[in-house]
Amino acid sequence: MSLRAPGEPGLELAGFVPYRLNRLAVGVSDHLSDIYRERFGLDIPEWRVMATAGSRHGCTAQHIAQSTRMHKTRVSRAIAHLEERDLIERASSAADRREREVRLTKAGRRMYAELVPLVLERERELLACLSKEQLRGFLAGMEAIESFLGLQD
Amino acid sequence: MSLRAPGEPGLELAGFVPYRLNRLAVGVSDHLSDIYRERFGLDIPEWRVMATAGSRHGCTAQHIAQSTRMHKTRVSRAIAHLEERDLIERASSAADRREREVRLTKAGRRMYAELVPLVLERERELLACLSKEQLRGFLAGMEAIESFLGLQD
DNA sequence: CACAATTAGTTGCGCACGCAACGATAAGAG
DNA sequence: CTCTTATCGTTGCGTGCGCAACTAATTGTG
Repeated sequence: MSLRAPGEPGLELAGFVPYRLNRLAVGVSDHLSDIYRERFGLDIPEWRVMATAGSRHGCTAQHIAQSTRMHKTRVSRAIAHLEERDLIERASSAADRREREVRLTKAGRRMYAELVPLVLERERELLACLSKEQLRGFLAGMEAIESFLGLQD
Repeated sequence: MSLRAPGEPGLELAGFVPYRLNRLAVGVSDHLSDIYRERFGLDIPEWRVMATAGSRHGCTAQHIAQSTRMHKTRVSRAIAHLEERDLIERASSAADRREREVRLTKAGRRMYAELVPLVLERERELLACLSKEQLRGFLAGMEAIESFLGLQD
């Protein structure tokens, strides 16, 4: 079982899995970003911070960085932008004063409540193009590669 | 059939397919980039230009941009870097003098011949963590989503 | 033919990113 | 307790990116 002809001399980028995977991720991200970019004015780092802070109230920038696998400076700047827009607020942690606990403001919670169903619906739409079997196979494959690369949380 | 609990209030980024897909693509890319970055001093745009020019001799920057889905300025700069390193060379097309045909130099072909087998072997290693069935399901799922998003070539 | 519209490729500019260094706080060693 | 070491988060700096504007060449239209 081979992915391409055995005697083929070169590499066809179009059929190369790492390249296809990157293209797919960008395509899916673009498909999704219409929602949080155009309708809510968030970029990718900001959307990820909103998503994380929305489900883990009082979490730290560090936790967001690990959870989203973004660089801490990227997280720091996204948080700063969201704070300027009064979507999140920060308070020094009593237990460890180096940390700053991140929480959604009232406006932030309102946006989160509006945003999440739209985003989940987009995911549902996207995955609806797969049969049940394909979906199962696809998720299983993803998990196996994640596990191989040590990517799961 | 549902991906997460129905009554769940928020979104868990860790189980969100667009996010997982992005993380997976980055992980696979990092896994692969060891080869072309450390051993050959290429970055991602340069590697993609090498891969495309290596399998389509005399192609144009435009073709590379479409084929790799990179912005034309990114392609232009990658080509400029590779030309400085004498890995590729350009010649104005006789048919259309706006175009510049891109070809690997002798050194470029040597690098390509050395690089491609290593990269394909990495891909093979990666996919070897999937069972035959998982691989089939994963590829089928990828194709279905590519098709849904209009991403195939 | 003349002239507008389009296309290939490059470049100036502003912006977001990651690295490294930093201040502040906390934890560990003697 | 003191001093070193590690951690949380921010910021200065250099770099790579995409947008828009540009040049040069080609194609389409009357």
